[in-house]
Amino acid sequence: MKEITTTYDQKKEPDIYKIWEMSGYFNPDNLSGKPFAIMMPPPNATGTLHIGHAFESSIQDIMIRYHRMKGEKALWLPGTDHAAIATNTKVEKILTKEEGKNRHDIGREAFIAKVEEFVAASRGTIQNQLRKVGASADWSREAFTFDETRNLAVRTAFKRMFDAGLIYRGIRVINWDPKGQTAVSDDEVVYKQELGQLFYFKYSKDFPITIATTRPETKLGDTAVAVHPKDKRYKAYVGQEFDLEFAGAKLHLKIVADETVDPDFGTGAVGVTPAHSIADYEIAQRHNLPAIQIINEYAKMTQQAGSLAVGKKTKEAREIVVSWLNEQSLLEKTEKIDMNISTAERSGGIIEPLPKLQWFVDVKKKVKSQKSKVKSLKELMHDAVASGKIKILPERFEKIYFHWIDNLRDWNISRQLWYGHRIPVWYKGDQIYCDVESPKDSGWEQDEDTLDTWFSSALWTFSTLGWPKETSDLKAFHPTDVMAPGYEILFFWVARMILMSTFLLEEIPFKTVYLHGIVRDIQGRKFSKSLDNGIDPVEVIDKYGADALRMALVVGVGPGNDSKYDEMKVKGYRNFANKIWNASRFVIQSSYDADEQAKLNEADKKTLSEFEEFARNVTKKMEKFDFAHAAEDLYHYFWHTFADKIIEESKAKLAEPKLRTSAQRLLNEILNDSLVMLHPFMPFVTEAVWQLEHKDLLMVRKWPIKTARKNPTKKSL
RNA sequence: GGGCGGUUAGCUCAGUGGUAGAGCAUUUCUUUGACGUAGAAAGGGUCAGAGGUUCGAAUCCUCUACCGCCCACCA
Repeated sequence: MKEITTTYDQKKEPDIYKIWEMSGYFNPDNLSGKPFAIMMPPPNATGTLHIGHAFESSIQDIMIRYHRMKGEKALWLPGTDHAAIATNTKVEKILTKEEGKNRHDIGREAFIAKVEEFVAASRGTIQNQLRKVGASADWSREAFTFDETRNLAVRTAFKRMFDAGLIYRGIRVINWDPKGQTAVSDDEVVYKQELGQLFYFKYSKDFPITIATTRPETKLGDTAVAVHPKDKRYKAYVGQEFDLEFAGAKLHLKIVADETVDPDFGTGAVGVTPAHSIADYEIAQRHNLPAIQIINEYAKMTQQAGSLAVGKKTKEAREIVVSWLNEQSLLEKTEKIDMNISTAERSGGIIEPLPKLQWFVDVKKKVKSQKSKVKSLKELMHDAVASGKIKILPERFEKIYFHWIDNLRDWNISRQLWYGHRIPVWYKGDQIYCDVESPKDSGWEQDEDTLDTWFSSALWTFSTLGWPKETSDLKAFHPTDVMAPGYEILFFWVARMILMSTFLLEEIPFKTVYLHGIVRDIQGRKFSKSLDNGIDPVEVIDKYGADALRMALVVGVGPGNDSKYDEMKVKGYRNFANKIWNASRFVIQSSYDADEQAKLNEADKKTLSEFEEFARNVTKKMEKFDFAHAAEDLYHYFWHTFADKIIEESKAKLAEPKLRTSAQRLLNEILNDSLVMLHPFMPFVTEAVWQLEHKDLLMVRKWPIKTARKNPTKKSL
């Protein structure tokens, strides 16, 4: 009798992974069939993987393994993201901590070298973590958003958009992060609710209108007061202009009427600060008002802010203005108010809107494509989903996507960071030059800014395939089949991939977006450094095995739904892995004299056809992206039908010579196909069992149920 | 201010018109030769609340409450 250990030992997982990797089947070049591609959302190259990444990788690995077993040329392309802001910030923090310096102390070149060193180490960690999870990714194609191929893609994309007039440079009031010393896009601003104070005051004794503000210091830069056109209280004043002295500054204020003013908030009159509020800037443009910059990049008051506040931090300036108002008896009252303060997503710094010269992607301008369609980027993004060419799952996110597009403004793509793709634009005198390569003749200075990291990740579905070169990979695998990121980056990333792909390739980037939710701790809180509630997936895997973790993360979790990480659940699936091992052990040990050609008796035929029915149902769920239920069904069938009933009943049959051969065949058929179907979810234990009796690899065995082919043709716009 | 999701057994969650489900936990029993990381069995829910549609509602409609999320130029 074959010696098989009585418990499954998950310590063998790394050996199994090596066998897979050596086989070459992670690389679709060694597979045949219809291409099927998933691009891995690239984790930030600075970090290590957390439990959420393990979840995301599990979902993708399930799909990839399923399609590989269906006989498709499955490509799962892994990679990492240079994550400009996050990395820049992190490395600068380390630099300050270890050497007491900031990036300017060591210079651009030395700083970049530090970053690259840090990123290289981190990338290695991430790769190994993904291997531990069982990710059957094609490492030979691994990409990095900041490597040479991707760099060329970025410059090419910029150049083409620049030439099409979709990228422009201009002074706009943008979101400035004084802490990170860079501009950030609208989507990188997060609002935090805080209790603030609303100050009601008049600019001067002679000024007829009381206004309300939460930021008195910004009033030093006011150039107008706006009221609603239908507001009877103020109608008489519209058009009047006032010169006055306000807290050490000279103001020239015009009363204007603007639809956007809410007559019911505060006094119904707004002090307009064009240089330090995006909303006010828009009002100012409509009424031809000047903008006076009174706050600088370090959140300190400028010369223009007047004699009292100049050089002070905004907070101090506020106190100065408030006490001046008090002295002058201009402050009428204050009110406590819930307000949203905007902060930078990455650095946490408080956003200070400032007028700045920046690069933008124009999302409204209509351009003619090669296929002669005249559409704006907004329309391209909208139509790709509205036409049904791209399906977003769960469907409710499509509505959210459309709503985001409706409100979309031009995308600020320039960052004042050092780590990132340099903008491929050069200046000489008042000449400007944009190209993929730097100009040949001397005297040109390259633009100092770098690009928003999302600009490069937006190219991910095709930059990974070698674009702008016309590679065979690009031809075979683009548009990709599935993209499986978390719903929190629908706007940051998914929408922008659609933008880039539809414009640059005139093709959708992927057919299906499968959005997953956030894995939270057992109390339902997000994992965060500040709470120190993080869980290292590698520790969990070492304790219970990757299969157990994968199942625990996938079962019971619907698309787009958040879930709670529970170690008890992992333990339960560790037990299941052991169940698979032992049920297999029993079948193997009972099959030493089995005959593959043995005839099934009627009772066993019926059992087998019930299994086939079950297998068809599981397949249906796989096709519908319903992995949670497919996994649960497999678990339930294997344990409570196959192990508890079919195996138990077989014990008596095996002892009966007339029934023995049929029973043996039944057990082997169901076991083998069960292993195949469990494999995408629990690749290690199933392969370990398979290797006991077979020479080939389970990972490339054929899925037992055939499915109708979908998407036979390449989808394009 | 808009929009979305959730509220089902102690816990985590399935279940979209036809007699309430799973896993874990709990209780009892089983030292059976695949597995005690096991097996057999049991207890446990007026499906958030109210109203409506229906022969019939956890499931459809309306409203309410609470929890959570997203969006928005309340200065």
